[in-house]
Amino acid sequence: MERLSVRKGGWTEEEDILLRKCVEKYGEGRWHQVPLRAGLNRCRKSCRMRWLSYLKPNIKRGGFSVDEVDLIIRLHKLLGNRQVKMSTSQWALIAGRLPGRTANHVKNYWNTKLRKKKVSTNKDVKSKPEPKSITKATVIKPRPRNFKNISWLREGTPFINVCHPFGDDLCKRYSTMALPPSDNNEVEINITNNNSCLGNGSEIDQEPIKSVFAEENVKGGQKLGTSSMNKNKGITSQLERGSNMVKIQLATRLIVGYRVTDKGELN
DNA sequence: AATACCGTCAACCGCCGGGGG
DNA sequence: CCCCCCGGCGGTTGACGGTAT
Repeated sequence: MERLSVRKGGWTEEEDILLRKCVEKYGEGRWHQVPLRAGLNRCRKSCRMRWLSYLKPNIKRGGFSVDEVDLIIRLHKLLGNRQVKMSTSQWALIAGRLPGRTANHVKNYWNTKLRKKKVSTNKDVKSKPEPKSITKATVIKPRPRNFKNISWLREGTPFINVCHPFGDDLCKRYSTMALPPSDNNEVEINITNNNSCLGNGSEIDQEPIKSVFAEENVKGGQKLGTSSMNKNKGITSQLERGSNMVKIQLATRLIVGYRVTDKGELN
């Protein structure tokens, strides 16, 4: 009933004012009450989106800077397209690293500009040899892990490199550093056998990752392995092998070569 | 000048997971 | 344990403006 009369389409200035006043008065959240409180003939979702994407203070409009675009590309490469785990939020994750940008902004920008670039560049690299054929997937389900020795996480150990189809930008080696607890750090890393991702693919080169899998529970060790998103209280990992993919949930920012400040922001 | 085509982006839709009853 | 409601997200649409023909 109410649905039929709900207004759609672009927002007017008057509607923006009403919504802004409402949120300033009652705060964010309880979006189902917002249309009534604000006197708006809009659905809750429409109100929420309008506020979060445009009316909220500090929202940055306009074009993306070179740095922002660079970060989007890097993070998108690392996070990949979330086709399986719907509970995770790729765009929100990326947007979280771009102050003032929303997931919707980032997504639109990617869909209109960057995706095309990527597609065209993928064609360019198509002539390169494919990674070794995908073999039967052996999935190691995530489970809590304790680590006796996590020195490879802390010291200047050369860490995982990520193959980048349109440049070696992400294939540089970065030193590992201890990461503070954070949300949503799951990353999918494509492992090939012949180049940069894990050294040359030898057993030795893969040791850091293997140790994550292999180490059994050890008292007093660093706990790893919970897969519950948004609730990570320590360094966590979710590892899964199969289809030449390893999912690792602790080194996102490390791999792209950014540092985390005390405030949890990226440098 | 008129029309077609293309790019951008605000907005909508449908689905999912979490939480509360 | 089940159901319902809500918040939130990714995918998609469509309006609009700019450019090409």
